[in-house]
Amino acid sequence: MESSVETDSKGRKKVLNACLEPCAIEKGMRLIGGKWTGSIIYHLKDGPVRFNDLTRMLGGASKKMIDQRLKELESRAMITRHVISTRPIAVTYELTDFGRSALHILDELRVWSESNEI
Amino acid sequence: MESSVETDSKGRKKVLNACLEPCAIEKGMRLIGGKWTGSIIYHLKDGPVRFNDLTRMLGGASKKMIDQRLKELESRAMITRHVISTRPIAVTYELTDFGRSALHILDELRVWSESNEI
DNA sequence: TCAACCAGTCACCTTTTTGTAACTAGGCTG
DNA sequence: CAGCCTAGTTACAAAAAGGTGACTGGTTGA
Repeated sequence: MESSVETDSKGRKKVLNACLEPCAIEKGMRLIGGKWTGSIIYHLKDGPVRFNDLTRMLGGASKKMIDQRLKELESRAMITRHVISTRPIAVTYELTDFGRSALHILDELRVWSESNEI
Repeated sequence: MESSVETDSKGRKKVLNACLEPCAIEKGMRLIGGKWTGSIIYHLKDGPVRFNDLTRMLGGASKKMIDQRLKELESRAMITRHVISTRPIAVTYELTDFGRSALHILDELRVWSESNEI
């Protein structure tokens, strides 16, 4: 991330440590920056939540979106999916330690964002 | 953000404080979560940087992308644009106080992201 | 029996985003 | 003169993302 630009004697520019494709910030953003991803993680902070309860909490997001995000998060080992009963099928989603490790960033983001309101 | 779900006596579910369209985390993400947006802010942390130097530092991003993001950031008053000379036209971009206030979040994101590598 | 619940899934369409490469127009260097 | 520098802009195409509403198949409660 410590990229810098140098000009040689002939006026040609060169970059040291250019940020190729995904530098750390981009990578991080791709983990928690997707639409609704942060919100989902944040809503799981107090314990397991069921699928439809999530869809109700995130009023603006469709089931499809939430389903997609949950799958992404699960594939990255940020949440786990538990089937707690088949008959009337019931499922909960819960943060893993890794997922939980992102919470403090999201919380700062929330505080910052709230302080920017009029 | 403190949404919760309650079940009434008839088994009907209701949400209190549903997160409609953009809750704080979503809003925040839309400010700094765009592709390359965080990286650009982060690269401005040490002072003004010129347009083409930015494009060199962010190897993976096209001029068009950077141009677009810079305009967004400027319109949100997170950065300012300064023309420092017309003849061989030269421009620099600099963080405003508001833009600077996002840096600590990005830095935590970076640290977190780096610690997730193998 | 009607309606609501569970957790998803599906196809379809529209919108947005992203990348590519070429181009502006003047100036400097070898 | 060829080729790099400055800061962008433009048009075009391709790809990804997002929203909609219906549907599964079974359960539970009034």
